[in-house]
Amino acid sequence: MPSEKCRVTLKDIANKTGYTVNTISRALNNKNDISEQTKKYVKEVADSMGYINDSMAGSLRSGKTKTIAVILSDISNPHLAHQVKLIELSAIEYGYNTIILNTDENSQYERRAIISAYEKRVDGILICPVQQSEDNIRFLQSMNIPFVLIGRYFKNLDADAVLSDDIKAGYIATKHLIDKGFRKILFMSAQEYISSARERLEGYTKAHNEANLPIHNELIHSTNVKTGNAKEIMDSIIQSNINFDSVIAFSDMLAFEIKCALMCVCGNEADNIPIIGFDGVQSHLPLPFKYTSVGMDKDGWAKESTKLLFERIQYPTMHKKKIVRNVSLLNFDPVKGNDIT
Amino acid sequence: MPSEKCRVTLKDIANKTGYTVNTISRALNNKNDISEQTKKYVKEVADSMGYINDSMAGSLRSGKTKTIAVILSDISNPHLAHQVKLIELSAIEYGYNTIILNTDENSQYERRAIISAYEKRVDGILICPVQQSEDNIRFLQSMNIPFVLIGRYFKNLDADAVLSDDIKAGYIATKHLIDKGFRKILFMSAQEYISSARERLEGYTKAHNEANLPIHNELIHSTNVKTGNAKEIMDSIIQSNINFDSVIAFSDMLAFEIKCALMCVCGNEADNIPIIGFDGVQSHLPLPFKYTSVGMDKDGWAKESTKLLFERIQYPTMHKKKIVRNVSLLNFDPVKGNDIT
DNA sequence: TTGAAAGCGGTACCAA
DNA sequence: TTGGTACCGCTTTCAA
Repeated sequence: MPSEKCRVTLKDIANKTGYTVNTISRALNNKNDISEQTKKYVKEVADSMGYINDSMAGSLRSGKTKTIAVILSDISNPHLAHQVKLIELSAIEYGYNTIILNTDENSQYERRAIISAYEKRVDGILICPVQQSEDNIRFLQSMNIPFVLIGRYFKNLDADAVLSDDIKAGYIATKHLIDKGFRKILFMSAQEYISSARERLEGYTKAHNEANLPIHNELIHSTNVKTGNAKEIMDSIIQSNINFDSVIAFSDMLAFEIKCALMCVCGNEADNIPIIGFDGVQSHLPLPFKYTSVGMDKDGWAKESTKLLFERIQYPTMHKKKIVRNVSLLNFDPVKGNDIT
Repeated sequence: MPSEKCRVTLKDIANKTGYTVNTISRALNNKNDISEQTKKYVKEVADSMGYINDSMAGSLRSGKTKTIAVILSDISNPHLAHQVKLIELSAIEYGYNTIILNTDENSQYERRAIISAYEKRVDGILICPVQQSEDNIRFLQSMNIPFVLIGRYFKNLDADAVLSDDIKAGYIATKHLIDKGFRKILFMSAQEYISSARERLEGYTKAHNEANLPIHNELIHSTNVKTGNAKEIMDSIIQSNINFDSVIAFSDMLAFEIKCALMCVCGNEADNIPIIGFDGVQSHLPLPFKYTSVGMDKDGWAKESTKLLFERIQYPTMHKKKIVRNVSLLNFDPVKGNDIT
C-alpha cells in the first residue's frame, strides 16, 4: 500500500535499502547490470512500501511516454467506440497506453486535439482526419510524431494510412439495390471533403454507369450530415417531392435515423424502402431487426492501423504505407445472425 | 510551426528574447507580476516559434496534471460511451482532460487501471467499480486521490457517489409489467455483487410484494451476464422449460440481445413478450423499433459526477456526498420519439 | 517587474 | 555490479 501521506519515490527506497536511486531504478526496470539478488531484494522492498512508478518523471527524461493518441470524431458513435476498444487492446499488447481525443468533425477541435497530443508527448497518433482542410495534418507532420491516418486520406499527402475500399463499398451497396430492381436510390452522404464520402459516391456512380442507368442529381445529398438531424433532412427531401425507392446512408447510425424518419412519414410502408448503411456495426451491435450494411470484418481498421503505427514508431524512415482493407455486403438478421455476401 | 528537429522550449524563447525562462513561463501563464507589454511580446515570439507547452514537465513540478481518469467496464458499450462523452465535455469546461480506462468487469484489470491512473498522477478519478471485492476501492482510498463512484456503491464504504435510484428502477419496470397483467417476469440480472443489480432485484421483489404476487426463484437469473452470450443463457432457460411471459434485463444492450434470442426461438411471437431494459439509451441511440427502458435523463450520472469530483478536488475535506438520481420509465417509439412516464 | 537557483522524480551516462 | 551526477522542461521561491 502506498504511504498515507504522499507518493513513495525511488529516493525513499534508496534510503531504506542503502542503495542509490540509480541502482533502485535499474533494479526495478530489470536492467541486466544489476545482480539478481539485489533486484529481488529491491523489488521486495519496493513492493512492501507500495511503490508505484511516476510515469511523468520517467517520460520527461527518457522522451518516451509509451502512450498513443487516437483522434476521431466521436467516441460515442458505437462503431468508433468499438474500434477504439480494439485499438486499446492492441496497444496494450505492445505495452502502450491509449488516450482518446474527439474532434466532433470540427477542424478547430481537431487542431486542439493534435496540440493536446503533442503537449502530452504521445509517441504516436492514429487519426481519422476531419479533412475540412489539409492544414491540421500538415501541422501534425511538422511535429515529427509518427501518425497513421484511419478511414480517410489525402491525395496530395504522403502519409501512412489504413483505409477501407470505399469505392467498392459504394459500388456493392448500389449494385445490390440495382440488382434488386431499385432505380431511384437516394444517396445520403456526408461532407464532400471527406474522402470516404467522395469515394462511396464514386462507387455509386460506377454501379449506375455499369448498368447503363442515369444518375439523378436530386437523389444525391452531400449535406453536412451529423448524427441527430437526419429527420429534418429527410423531411425536407420528402417535402421537395423527390422520389426515391431506396436509400444508401453514410453510416449505419445514419441509416437507423433515416429508417426512423421514414417510419414517421410512411409508417409500415417504410419497410418497402431498403436502407443500406456503411460500417458494419452488426458484428458487435446485435439489434432486434434486420439491416444491411457494407463494411470490413469486425476488426475494421483497428488492429491493422495500430500495427502500422508501431512499425512506424520503430522505423521512422520506412517508406509510407497505404493499406486498403476489403469490404463486403453484410446482412444482419437477428435470427440468422450475420451473413456476408 | 514547431521546429523541424525538436520541441521548442521555454529556453529557446528565453534565448531569443533575452528574458529568462522564468519570465517566459510567467508571461505565457498570464501571471500578474509581468508587464502587459512583456507578456504581449513574449506571447508573440512564442507563437511565431510554434511553442507548445510540455504538460508533463509542468505537471511534474506543479504536482497537478489537470487530468481526470474515468474507469469503467467497457467504453464500447453505447450507454457508457455516451456518458463518457458527456464527462469529457464537462471536464473540458473545468479545464481538465480525461483519460479512459476499461476494466471489463474484471478486478485485476480494475487494479491495473487504478495503478495506471496513479502512475499518470491524475488529479481525480470517476469509477464505476467492478465490486467483486472492496479491495480495489480501499486501495484507491489509500492513494489519496479524490474519486467519485458512479452507478454503484459500497454499503460499508464512506465515499462520494453518484447513483441512480435502482430500487425504484427495478420497481417501476416490474410494476409496469404487473399492471399490464404479466405474472411470469423473467429477471435477467448481472453479477450479484453489483449493487445496482441487487437493488433492481429488490425493486422487482417490492413490486411483487405490493401486488401480493409470489416470487418464483427460477425466474431470477443472477448469472454472470456479459454482453455477447445472452443467446446461450436464454437457450438454456428455455430448454429448462422455465415459463415466462415477459423479461426485465440488466441493461438495454442485454435487452436487445435477449430480444434477438427470443426471435430465434419464437419468431414473430417474440413481439408478445415485452422486454424492459435499464439505462435509457434511447435518448441518444434512435433505433428503428419500439423499446422500453428505465433510466435517468440523458445526462445520466455524467454531469453530476464530474461536478462532484471537482468539488471534491477543490475541498478535499468536505463531507462525503451520495447523490441518488431519479429514474423513470422511458418508452421509445421511432415515430413518436421518447415518451417519459 | 524580473532574474537566479532549486527541485519535481525519474533515467542516462560515465566513472569506479 | 554499483555510485555519482547531470539533466529532461517546467514551476516555485526568494532575492534583486
